Amino acid sequence: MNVEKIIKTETQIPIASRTIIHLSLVEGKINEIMTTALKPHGVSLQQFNVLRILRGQKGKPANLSTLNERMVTKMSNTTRLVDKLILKGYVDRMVCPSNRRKVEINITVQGESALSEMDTAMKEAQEKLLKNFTVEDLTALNVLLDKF
Amino acid sequence: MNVEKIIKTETQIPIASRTIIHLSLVEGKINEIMTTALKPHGVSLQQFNVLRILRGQKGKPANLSTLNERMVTKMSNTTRLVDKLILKGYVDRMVCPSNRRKVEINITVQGESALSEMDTAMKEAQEKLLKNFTVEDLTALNVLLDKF
DNA sequence: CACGTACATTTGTCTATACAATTATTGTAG
DNA sequence: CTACAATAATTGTATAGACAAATGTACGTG
Repeated sequence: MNVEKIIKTETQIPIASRTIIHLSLVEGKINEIMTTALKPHGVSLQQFNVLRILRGQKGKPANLSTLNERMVTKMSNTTRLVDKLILKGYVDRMVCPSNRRKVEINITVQGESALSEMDTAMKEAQEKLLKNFTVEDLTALNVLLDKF
Repeated sequence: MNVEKIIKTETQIPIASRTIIHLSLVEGKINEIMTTALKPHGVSLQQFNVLRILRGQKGKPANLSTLNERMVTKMSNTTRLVDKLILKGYVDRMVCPSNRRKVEINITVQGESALSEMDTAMKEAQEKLLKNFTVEDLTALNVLLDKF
């Protein structure tokens, strides 16, 4: 990825700013590739993340707070996101019988099967993104990212 | 930054997926800190970026295509963003006399002065973000990010 | 058991982003 | 000179995200 085009906007950008800009660009690229991979499946990246979390629950229903905690990017708006997944038939939502303030959200059979198709597309996207990286690169990158 | 809480959602996440998630988390943190730093100044991160690009023009007006090219995160919507900066009195916009399809956008004196205050806030935010990094770390991180 | 407080979710509003359609202007081929 | 394509910006629509306010439910104290 070429960061020079942006860097030239102002003269003498120090390495700190340069790194921040670089990270934004990379994140943008990741986002774009992932979103494109999911497009044929008609779900957004966030919807995909919710489905993955629900699958990870292995049948145990999740409530909204759980989803919010586990979601990679914070979502004030999980209600509306779940609404859309319900419309697609991928999840269902019921009021929690033991505590009627809560809701119980489950992935449906249809959702599981759609999700496994998405997995394939996402795996390909990931391989494309990381094609220039060795395992050592990835390890080093993770160590550096941990400093944030 | 602790990525474990998310990682545990599914068992045995390979390093590739882990890295991607880690990057999203870091970008989210950067975004949050930057946005918070700009909040007292009443501009969004994107509006700040536009102002910086305009300052980088050193008096030469920019048209929308230029702004779009230079913007770190792609914006389909630069028109509306500029609208908001005009409302704040930070930029002005005129139809380009030599080619009436184009517009010329300039930063105002008021915009320049507001921008220099924002610079201070952003510099502090950046130092906070990168407090655990040495220059060598940043160089290494940039090299790795270039592989994307 | 009534009251206030805390909890869990939903709703409203504003901004941002992606993408398609539209408008206005310019350039060009016949 | 007219018709058509290309360019530049704007507008419309749908989704997403941040944040505050509102709703409904449960719990603890007197």
